[in-house]
Amino acid sequence: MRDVSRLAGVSRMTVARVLHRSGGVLPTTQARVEQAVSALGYVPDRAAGSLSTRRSGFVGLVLPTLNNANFASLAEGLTEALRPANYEVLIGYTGYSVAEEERQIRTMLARRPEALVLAATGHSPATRRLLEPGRPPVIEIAELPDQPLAHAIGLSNEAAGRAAADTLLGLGHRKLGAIGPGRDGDRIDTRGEARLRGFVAAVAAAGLPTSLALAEGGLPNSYRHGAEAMAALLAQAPDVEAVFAISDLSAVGALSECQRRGIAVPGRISLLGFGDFDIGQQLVPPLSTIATDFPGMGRAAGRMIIELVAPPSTGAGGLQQPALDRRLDIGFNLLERGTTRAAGPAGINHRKASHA
Amino acid sequence: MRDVSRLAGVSRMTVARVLHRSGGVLPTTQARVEQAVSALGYVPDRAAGSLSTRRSGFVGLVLPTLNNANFASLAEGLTEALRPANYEVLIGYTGYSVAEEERQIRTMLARRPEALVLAATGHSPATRRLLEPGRPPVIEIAELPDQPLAHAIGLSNEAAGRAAADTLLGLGHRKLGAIGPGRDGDRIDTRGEARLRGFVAAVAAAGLPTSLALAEGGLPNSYRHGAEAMAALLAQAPDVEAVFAISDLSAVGALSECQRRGIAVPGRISLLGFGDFDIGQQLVPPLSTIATDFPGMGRAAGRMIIELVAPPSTGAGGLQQPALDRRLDIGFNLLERGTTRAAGPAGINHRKASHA
DNA sequence: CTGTTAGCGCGTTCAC
DNA sequence: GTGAACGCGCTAACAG
Repeated sequence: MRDVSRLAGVSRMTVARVLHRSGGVLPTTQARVEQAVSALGYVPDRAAGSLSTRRSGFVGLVLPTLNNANFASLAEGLTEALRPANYEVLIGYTGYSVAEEERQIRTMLARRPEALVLAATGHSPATRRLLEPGRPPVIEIAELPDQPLAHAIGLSNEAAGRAAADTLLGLGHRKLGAIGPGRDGDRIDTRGEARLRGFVAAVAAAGLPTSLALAEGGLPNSYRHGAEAMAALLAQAPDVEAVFAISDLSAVGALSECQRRGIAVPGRISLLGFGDFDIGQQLVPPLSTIATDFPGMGRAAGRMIIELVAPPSTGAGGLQQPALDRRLDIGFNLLERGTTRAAGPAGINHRKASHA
Repeated sequence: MRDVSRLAGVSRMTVARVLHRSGGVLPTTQARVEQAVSALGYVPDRAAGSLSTRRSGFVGLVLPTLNNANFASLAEGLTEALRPANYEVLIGYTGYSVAEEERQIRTMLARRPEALVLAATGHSPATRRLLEPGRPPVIEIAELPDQPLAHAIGLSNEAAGRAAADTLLGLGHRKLGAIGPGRDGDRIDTRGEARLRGFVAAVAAAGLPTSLALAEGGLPNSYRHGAEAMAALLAQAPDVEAVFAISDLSAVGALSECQRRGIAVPGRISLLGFGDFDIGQQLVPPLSTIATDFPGMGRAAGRMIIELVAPPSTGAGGLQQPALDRRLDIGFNLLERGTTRAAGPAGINHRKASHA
């Protein structure tokens, strides 16, 4: 910048004014400065700027994994909503590990994010301490925890699990199985577990056995994991009638396993997933699933952040509102497509339930 | 930090020494400081540190899209390789847009990355200027461009396209189609286009018509796009014998479309994709594809960066080596799985070609 | 409309 | 073994 100001024959302050379009600069001066900037290929140092402004200009997003279309959509929604306010989004991922989440949050905090959006699950005590008031605002997303850190945008995963069970029961199925998330060291998918919990609760409430609710395999959820779980399920109960998979990923794997074994879906087994992944829509038959608006959650989080923190461009605020604990329920839609069917002789059933 | 030093009754200098484990501090003093740090929940300000050290401690990774398992693997490989050297990875994505890539690179440059890894495609002239020498080292990844910016790690996508054609021809197919990447405004998938180009060249070299090499649909590549392209292909040539899709994503969509129409794959049509996505392995039949080691490319990039730039922990280097233009060919494997079969009466053919 | 001064939070050199 | 002083590149507040 010093070079630029010298080349343009003005002070560094004037250069700054041109760069920020704060006006009050003579057109001729401005032109000289702009020329110098492009001649030198000068790009202002954001780190130094932040240090001075005390506004880092970015929002941290902590994801469990990159390899999941739902989280990708979430990230895109957030980025999109934050762009007009001139915020950048920094993405970190944890592989569902609680320790890794703590590490990620700590390194993000070191760069002083204006806000933190947490899609990772299962916060450690140290993490909770790290995020106490006085710190940047925190939004937990894709769930509505019992003990939220602050703000939350998402859905009740337990309710989604219950809805899955109720739908399968409503179809007349009585022998219900589930493919849960499993655990792997300190890796934990609390949302998947909540869905499984809701499912089990609803099945139990109907007076039916819940021993077929599997929770094994590794994390992150994967196609292969779903295929393996389906195989285990069939070994345990060859006459299982309906299966809920807590992720479309495992549902797709389960569907493939059935196809490999010549088991008709939905003829002999009804299959229901969660997440409404693109792949599920394309499959033959198309996967029945529970859909949530992930891009919408991201956008909502972006809007909330803009509300909580004045955008960096104005330079005005930065003050955090008195912590008005807000939670936003996005709800979900249960989509009965091609992999679910009423029990008994050739039942056909098309329904669509909406929960918000 | 000021607060910490006061609480511990020492100078800020001593606090810094404890934080960096540079030694030369009395155990008792050290304990006092550590206690103060955790009592206050103090996290050092990295931005200020970077300003002073002139080492930002992060590497920028620019991806075309988040919603693609190959790029997710790439990111994981890079992160993994860079972790021991204490680098963080900042991820940006462009949606395949050339203008957006320029914007992303500019904002990254503003934070002074130690290196840049570019998986996005189709650099604008302004981008090339931005990345001229004197700037951080740049690694282009997942391709080996004719006019590389500097270093490159990847494969020849043209060679992959040629291999696809050769394989399909070798199977005895004569009526070959392809599903390319399409363009959408300034969005461009140069790698997909290179694969298509290689394919077309090989088909032409065999003296066969290339009119069935489609390049339409939007970006990013998607299942739906593949299904639509397959429909278009069948409308144009109902008797097409073999199809190469430049992405497994579109290949899976094409396979679904065939299944919906009752067209046997590989019975009537051979189908070959690219990318070796998890989903392709799980499908019935499993998708024939071209595999590349994406995590490996990420790790190789990480190692190259560590070689080019001394890690921030040592604080020693930061100097860029004399630009030894390096290109690393990772090669690819053509995997004939369940969706390709020799033409004619019940031909069976299992081959596995390796190119590096 | 433009320049000067001070300081953001930290690391580093040198004294003590 | 510990502390004081300066500077990293930039911007906020004020002066001219």
